[in-house]
Amino acid sequence: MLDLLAGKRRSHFATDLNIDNVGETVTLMGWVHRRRDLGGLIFVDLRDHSGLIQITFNPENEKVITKAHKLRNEYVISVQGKVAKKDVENKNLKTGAIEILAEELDLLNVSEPLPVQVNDNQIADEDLRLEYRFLDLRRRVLNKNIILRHKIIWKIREFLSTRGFFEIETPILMKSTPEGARDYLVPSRVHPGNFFALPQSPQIYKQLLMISGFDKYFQIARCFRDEDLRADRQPEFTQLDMEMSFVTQDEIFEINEELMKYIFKEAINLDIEIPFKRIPYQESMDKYGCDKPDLRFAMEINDLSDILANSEFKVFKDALENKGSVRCIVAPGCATYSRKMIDNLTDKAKHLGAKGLAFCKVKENDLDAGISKFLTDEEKLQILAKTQAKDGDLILFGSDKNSVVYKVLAGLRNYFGKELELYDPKEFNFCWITDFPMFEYNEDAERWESMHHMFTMPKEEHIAYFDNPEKIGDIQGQLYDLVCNGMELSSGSIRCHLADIQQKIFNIAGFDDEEVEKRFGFFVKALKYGTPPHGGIAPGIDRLVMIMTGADSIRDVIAFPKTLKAVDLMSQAPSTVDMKQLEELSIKIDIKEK
RNA sequence: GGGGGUGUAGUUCAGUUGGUUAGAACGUCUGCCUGUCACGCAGAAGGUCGCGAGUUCGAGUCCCGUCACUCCCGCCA
Repeated sequence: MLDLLAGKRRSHFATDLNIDNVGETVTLMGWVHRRRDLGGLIFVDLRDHSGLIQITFNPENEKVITKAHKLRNEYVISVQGKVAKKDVENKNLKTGAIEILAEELDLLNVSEPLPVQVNDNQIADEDLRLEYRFLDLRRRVLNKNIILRHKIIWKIREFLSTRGFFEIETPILMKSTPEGARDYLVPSRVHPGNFFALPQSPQIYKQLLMISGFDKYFQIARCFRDEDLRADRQPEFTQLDMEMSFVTQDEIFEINEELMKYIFKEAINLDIEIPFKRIPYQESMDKYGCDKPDLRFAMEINDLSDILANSEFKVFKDALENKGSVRCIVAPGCATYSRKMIDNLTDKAKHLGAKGLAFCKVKENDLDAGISKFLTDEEKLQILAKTQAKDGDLILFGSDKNSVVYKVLAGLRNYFGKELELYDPKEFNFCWITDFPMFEYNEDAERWESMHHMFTMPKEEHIAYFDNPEKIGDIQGQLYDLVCNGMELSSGSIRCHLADIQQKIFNIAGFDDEEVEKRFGFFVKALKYGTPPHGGIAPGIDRLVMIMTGADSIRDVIAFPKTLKAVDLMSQAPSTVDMKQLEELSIKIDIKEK
């Protein structure tokens, strides 16, 4: 019943054809996207990866029409026929002005009835679609995302290759050097009890390549982190990993700005403006409450700590006495919010770590409702002057230790940006966040931790601070993040190429000399053999594709993603393995009861 | 590890205050139909209401537990 290809060749993809091809005989191959059987005439929308085109089967061609009657959704066919102009154009289709009058039909394969529909807007639950990912990927949206992803990677390779970068592969099986995220481990059969780790990033290897003198390196690198997932986080993900020798921070900014401009133009034909805005970390925290601000809208945070320094309102007073602050954002036109809606905001604030949410409404150039009765006239005047709030606005206060205030107000700011449609969703607004502190004090563990990673060069003027325990928190690194629309796209730094400073960084981050030797000995050794100054960055490919496609979920830009519990629903990985495999690896399973 | 949401036909969903035989649309199957384009018309099949236990004369609906997916916090560059 099925036909074989028998040497037939596809002459065109569906959307290769247009009105200029009328009269030509063509051969198309693809899937039955939809059929319309009128009894005599049969129409089939044939789909290949390029799109759709209508095939018309005429009853006069007996051999073909008999076969065409048997066609069902997602059957695989080859059609030879003449391109013809349609009387009435279908404006919904790129090829809507033409159709193929079928002369020959080969049924190359059949399909069982579908568990999820390919040709409909009725999109199934994601778990079912993930189980049948091969079908889900036939859907236009996902198909386009994956193809755009290819195009972005292609253009990255093109751009960097013409700029003197070498693409070099680094090991997937490497030494476990746990810092930051948990490693995925791979047992060694040859060395029982020993493990490789999958790379969290090629960080150390790319620095070694700089020491080896390759000067400019890049890699489309798969990275692995065994941490919990999010809508924009998968356990394995892809970075454009790059590193350059003898560079300054500005040179890295410039080449990345040009790269972004190039791929936006080439991949989606969009002109983006460069250079990008540069915002020091502290300024970003003060204005936006976070280090990945969405700059498509203003709504800046105001620090009211000075104005309210003598406030009698207990919540503010407590915060200020405990080295915290009082800050606010102004939600334009939201004074009409009902009690219930404000309660809703309060819940959001609590979810972000606040104890509550103080608010005021602006009415007749005065502060009204909420906590206004706890404010003096002078305080009200100064708040209005500082915030520039207008009648009808809603002022929301955060008061606590700084980390909480930042987090709460940043969360509310992002909520309002979206809720009040304060920005154009099609806009791309990039910025660099710079001047990050090197170390962050972990109060629970009572020790310093590196804020980004440990291989960063401090600002040259801060090197002296290493010898002063009081100044550790003031050391800024030559660190930078690239942020777009509130999403962290990449993170990088000028690396520490001086062995003695690297040793000090390890020590402050809590590694004694012995531990450093055990974990990073090979790297520290390499640093001592003529390491050039170098630096780099690693833009996340998945997030870049998300931003360019407008996808809400990282799963929509990865061909075969995992669920939030890090499971591949299609293959059912991870899975148990045979005892024999475990024995070869000298591994025993010991699952603790809950 | 913690909090929120969802789970009913192959799929997307509705299902009132706990009440007789659980519905619709799409899909599938059968028949009719020569210009449709989300074709149309007529008909049919299709259900462990996620799973388990409980309250009740009676549970899709209420209680408890559990599982899966999802969003967020913790975690994570």
